[in-house]
Amino acid sequence: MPAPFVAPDSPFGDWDGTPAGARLLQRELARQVLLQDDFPVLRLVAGVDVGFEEAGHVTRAAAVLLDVETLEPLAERLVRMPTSMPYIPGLLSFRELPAVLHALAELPQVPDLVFCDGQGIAHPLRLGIAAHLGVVSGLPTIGVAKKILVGTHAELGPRQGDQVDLVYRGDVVGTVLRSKDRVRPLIVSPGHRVSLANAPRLVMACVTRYRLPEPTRLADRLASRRVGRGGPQPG
DNA sequence: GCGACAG
DNA sequence: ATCTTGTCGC
Repeated sequence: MPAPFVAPDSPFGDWDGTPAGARLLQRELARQVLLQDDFPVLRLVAGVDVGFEEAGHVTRAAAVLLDVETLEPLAERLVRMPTSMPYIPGLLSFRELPAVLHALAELPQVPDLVFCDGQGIAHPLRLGIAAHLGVVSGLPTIGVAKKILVGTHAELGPRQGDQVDLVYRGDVVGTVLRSKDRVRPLIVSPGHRVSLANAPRLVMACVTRYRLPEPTRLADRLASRRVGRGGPQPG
């Protein structure tokens, strides 16, 4: 019997619904983040992402399960639910996590590691969506963002694999990583149960011919309904 | 007080 | 995130 992932009752505890209350909860959950590699095996990786329909009134969350060796998708799930909150910088997880947890719970097996579109600890309160997802689900997570939310960094080299630290308030909170030659870098930060040093390595291990690592890329395509048409063929 | 600001 | 066609460059 495959072990299903069980979504927690609420990723927000007894949140009062206000932005101020959300920040109090973020501080509390941030204390539970583990920045050490803690996954005995690594065979199944998942990618999760969110898109919107109906002018934003409907939230679509996608979860894709892949074999970490072949990077081939083993299962894909999509869930739709009414959007509950607007986008507020710093509070992204409060808008997207409910749908993401449901999509994850639909997967036939529990992943050993989850790639999340957005920041891990590279966040004003060290609790970006990847870190939040990790703490409430208990799963190891990594944040892979396309833009910086907070932090600064030294100039980055132009070649694939080049990387520099992302520093925020004197702390290294992530890595600015060039996943392919001459493309805009990815912002990688640990979410939960993954170390700062290993996060970029795990991301590079999942990169094929595109800028985004496969878990994130496939989830992104599904959530943004860009699947089924276009795209280069293998060869 | 003035910007900056993941998706 | 999303609205949107063709186009420039590797």
